[in-house]
Amino acid sequence: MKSKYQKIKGTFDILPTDTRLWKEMENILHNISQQFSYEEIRTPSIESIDLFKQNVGYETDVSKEMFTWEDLSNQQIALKPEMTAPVVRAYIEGGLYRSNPLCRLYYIDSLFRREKPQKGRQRQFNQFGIEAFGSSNIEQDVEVIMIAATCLKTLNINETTLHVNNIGSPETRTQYEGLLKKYFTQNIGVLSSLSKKRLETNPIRILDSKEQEDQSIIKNAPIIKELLTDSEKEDFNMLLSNLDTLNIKYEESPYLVRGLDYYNGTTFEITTRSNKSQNALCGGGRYDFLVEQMGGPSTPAIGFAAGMERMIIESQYQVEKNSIDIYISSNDLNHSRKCFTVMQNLINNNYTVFFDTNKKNVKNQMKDATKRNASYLLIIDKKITVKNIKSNDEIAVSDFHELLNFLKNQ
RNA sequence: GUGACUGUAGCUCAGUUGGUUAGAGCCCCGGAUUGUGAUUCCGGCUGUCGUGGGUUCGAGUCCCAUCAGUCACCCCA
Repeated sequence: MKSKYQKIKGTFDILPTDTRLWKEMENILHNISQQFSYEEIRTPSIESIDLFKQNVGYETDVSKEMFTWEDLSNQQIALKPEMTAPVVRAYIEGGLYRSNPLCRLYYIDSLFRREKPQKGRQRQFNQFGIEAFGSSNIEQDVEVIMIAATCLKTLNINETTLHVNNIGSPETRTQYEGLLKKYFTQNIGVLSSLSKKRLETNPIRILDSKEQEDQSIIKNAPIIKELLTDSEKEDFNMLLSNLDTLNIKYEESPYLVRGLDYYNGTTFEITTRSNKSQNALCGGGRYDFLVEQMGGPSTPAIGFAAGMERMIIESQYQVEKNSIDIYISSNDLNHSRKCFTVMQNLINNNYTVFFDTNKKNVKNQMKDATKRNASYLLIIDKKITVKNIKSNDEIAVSDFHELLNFLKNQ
């Protein structure tokens, strides 16, 4: 039936059959995070526009539009389009750098971007992610990737590829950018028009180009690894050998450069093996300079974010059907008081109940109880009859105490 | 934001070159049969054919606009 109203473009409802899967997946992510001793952080949905414009590079990218408005006190406000900047803001503002020098955080939250919707790309979408502050050691990078891999494996998402790279320090990156610019300028004749444009704005992005004509040029482009210092190379090798130890398969992707401009050092991405355009499940990397840039003390950090919707699309995880303990059947309003008293007692004893307020006949209630996966049927009229639906055992009880005994002895 | 395609009951879909009162299966509701609440059978509910215009004697079918979705680009989780 057509509703008078329609959901906003790029948003979606999660109806009861789907909330079961969502809750199950959220539980798994909460549990894994907590197993690794990461603690949950929740930040507001709205932030000042400047938080994103000044730190994430959002003003440079037109298509990555934020939902923004000016409120009544002339404050420029944005619905948060990503989580790292808000988490870093809260980390600094909450003084976590003092109280918790090695601070590990995780979140599951809704984000908002005004993009053209597609499957796996909504305007309000949900991300799970972690941020680890305070360690510049490569072990921290290994742990973060390990958590991402553990989550996907537990969620039963198997056809994935982990891409890893090291993009070095900001200086290395600037140097590399110059090198690329030079290289692509030499080959400008064969570049696609899109890439020609990017040569001016952001030459590194040419490496991500999907244009056919760019591919052969990209294949022979200089790679950043050649510019890394010895210690950076050593770190990268250590990361890879630890991944080997953990039996986490990876691909070195020399041209993997994360979209947001605060990254340095290790970057990684986990994609599905399909050719879909929205195939990035998870992406992250190190951002050792962001905390300081945002006014906090110089603090190394690394994290990742994973798209909940995309993980749910890819997951083979099966959730069990809902079930209830007691189906309460009564066809006479005169017994209402008795029903509610019994129901209250059952609830207080931690049973799940279903009370048929539609007053179907007993035969249909029986059908209904089976369909709802009920364990017992409770028929309340002048007496109380309890029936074990699987075994067909049936007994009349005189009071709640007797009912409880029957249930406990099953 | 650009381009292409799609839009018929809650769901999956039929609907012939435009032609009477728009169909099926599943689901849901009820009944019958039944040594089960399984099977089988019967009946019922739900649609201004995404929305708004236009062409036509006549539009679910053709045209335009609009909204939404899907795919690719783009972007990224």
